[in-house]
Amino acid sequence: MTHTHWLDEHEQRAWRSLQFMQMRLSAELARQLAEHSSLSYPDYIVLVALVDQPDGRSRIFEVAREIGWEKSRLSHHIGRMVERGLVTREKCDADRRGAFVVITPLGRGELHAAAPGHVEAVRRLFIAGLSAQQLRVLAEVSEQTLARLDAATT
Amino acid sequence: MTHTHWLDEHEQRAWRSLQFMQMRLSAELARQLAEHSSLSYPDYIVLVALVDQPDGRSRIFEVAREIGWEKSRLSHHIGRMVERGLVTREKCDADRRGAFVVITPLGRGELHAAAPGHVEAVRRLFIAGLSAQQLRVLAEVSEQTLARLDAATT
DNA sequence: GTAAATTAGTTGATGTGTCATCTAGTATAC
DNA sequence: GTATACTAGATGACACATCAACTAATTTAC
Repeated sequence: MTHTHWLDEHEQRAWRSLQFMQMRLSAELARQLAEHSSLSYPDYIVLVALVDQPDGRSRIFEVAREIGWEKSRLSHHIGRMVERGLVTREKCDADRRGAFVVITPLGRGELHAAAPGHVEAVRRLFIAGLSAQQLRVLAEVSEQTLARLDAATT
Repeated sequence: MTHTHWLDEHEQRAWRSLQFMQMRLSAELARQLAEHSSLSYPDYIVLVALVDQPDGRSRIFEVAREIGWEKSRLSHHIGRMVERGLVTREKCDADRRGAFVVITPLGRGELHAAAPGHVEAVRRLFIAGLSAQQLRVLAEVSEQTLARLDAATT
């Protein structure tokens, strides 16, 4: 066990402020959604993944991949959304293990009501404060790091 | 109600990849901690806020401010940590509404055992992939955005 | 000095996320 | 074609997070 390579001042600052930004930003967006719609942030994410699919249907595992959730998390969340009439589950004939999740008219309505306010908040609280260059670096850093994570966890 | 200014391709890419990075990164760090220590990621964050304080003690509201948590979340979490012997609560004489939270020798031990592996993971999965310039831009973006959030929610 | 407002912290209810485990259907190996 | 492995998904137990409501002490206003 060799000596630990602790984070230096710059590294700490970047890491810590990034975490704080993420925490504050998602809290604020969740609060905004809750206030102006009946959707939670997780609800919103699931519905967005469905709304542009043909017939608003998608295999559950495809939604999971699209939004980056574990299957168990998604399964539980779909259960809660079914309760509230935002989506339904449907059998899959082609692969009888599988299932579809389908957005309902109510789900569509809630999403259409919520989306403009949500996007406006993302822009106001985040995007609007950044230059094109900052935005580009952010995307590069995030994509690089995702590739790193993929490599590290394979 | 005017036309919604949706995110363009670059904006979407930055926003979406940032969220994915954050999700994957914190999941991986949580998993690493769980595997190599008895601490959860939230436990770790609370203990770090205590360990460098004199006597390992701090007022609860100061811990909340330091780590950016709501008081209720912290109160619940301290309750769970007390159960497991990681911290204790103590009365505050100077302000009798208040309370201290104090790290125990067990808490110190678990933190010292967990910290090197955690920091190594942060470096390996995140810091090591970034240039000094990328790190600088990240810190700037995060701090700018935090200032924006402060202004927007005041 | 007292009423009103603010602050520190807790609590209970409910919503959300994770893990391990399970069922059952599909694919692969031989 | 049968054993084996893999994949899709659901489930129960539990940890964690959020909200509103609450107690109690302190500060502010006058």
